[in-house]
Amino acid sequence: MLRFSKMADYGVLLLSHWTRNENALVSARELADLYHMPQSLAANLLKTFCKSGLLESQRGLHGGYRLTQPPSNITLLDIVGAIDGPVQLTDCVLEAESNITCDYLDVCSCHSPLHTINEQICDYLRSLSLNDLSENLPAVPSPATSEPHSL
Amino acid sequence: MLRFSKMADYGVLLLSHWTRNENALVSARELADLYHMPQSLAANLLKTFCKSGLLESQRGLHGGYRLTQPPSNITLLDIVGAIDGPVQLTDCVLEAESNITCDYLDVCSCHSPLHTINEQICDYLRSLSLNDLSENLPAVPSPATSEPHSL
DNA sequence: GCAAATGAGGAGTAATTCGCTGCTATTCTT
DNA sequence: AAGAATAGCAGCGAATTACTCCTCATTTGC
Repeated sequence: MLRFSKMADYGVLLLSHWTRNENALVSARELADLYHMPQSLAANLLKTFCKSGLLESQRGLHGGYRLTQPPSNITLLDIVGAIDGPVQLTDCVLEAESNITCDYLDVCSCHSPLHTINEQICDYLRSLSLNDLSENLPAVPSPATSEPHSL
Repeated sequence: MLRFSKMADYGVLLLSHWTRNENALVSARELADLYHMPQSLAANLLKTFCKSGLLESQRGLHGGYRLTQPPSNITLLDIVGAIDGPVQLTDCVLEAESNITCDYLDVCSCHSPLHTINEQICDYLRSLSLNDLSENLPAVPSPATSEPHSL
């Protein structure tokens, strides 16, 4: 079944916190409490987002995490990419970039279509901002429209 | 990482055979040989497609499988749905239909957006026919023309 | 009628991935 | 110096995946 990992799902939930508190510095403990998940889980996710550059951290007493960019700049592809890695619908999709060759190249005519489909889905996920994830979406996806906040 | 199962991938490969031999009756052995995969694997996939109604079978000597519909009527959603089950990006997506309730409903504002995203991806997969999978795709997917078959 | 080729329907299994936990080190504030 | 917080891993049980195999049913050819 085509699905995001549960971790990515948790990640969306955690990041969505900042759509209502855009510049807040929030600790892993606070977020774990707010969204009632184990602290170790929240901590690991936040660390991962930090490594991928979506969050920045402040250590020490009263430290925590905050967004590095306005929520309208963060895409669903960024989020699931940070947790689950790149979207790769099939093994052969990344062949072009890598040096792996598909065992079925000689008989498979699906390669290029699958690659295109992969790209289309990436494009779609990239068209959705964090803001889109915590409000009602329009029926048909459109570019992010909410005003970006400037600090 | 967002991906189809390897089985679904094999399934696409197998079904794509009929885009070039639309009415052929082909045995599991033949297909396994042609696409060099283990016969047991091909057999299981073909049986699954048969159960889901995409293929029909003929038993006995010189038996095999053939499509029940023209390739243009078979969608990528049908194919991956038959093998991987329904597209369900997150646990909470099917809540509406089921009686399961999300543990995070009280704090999660992502529910409805995620549901919409799930539907959009289903629509996209439904917009792609088996024929599209073995030729070059148009650069931009045409809007989902809802033509649901549930076989 | 019998044998061979084929599909039907499962059960079983090794390997891998997922979901989650925990530990220790480091950094910052007070 | 103490305490609160992040950084960076390592580990592990459970679930899932990717197969394999076995037996039964059906059809055709001889």
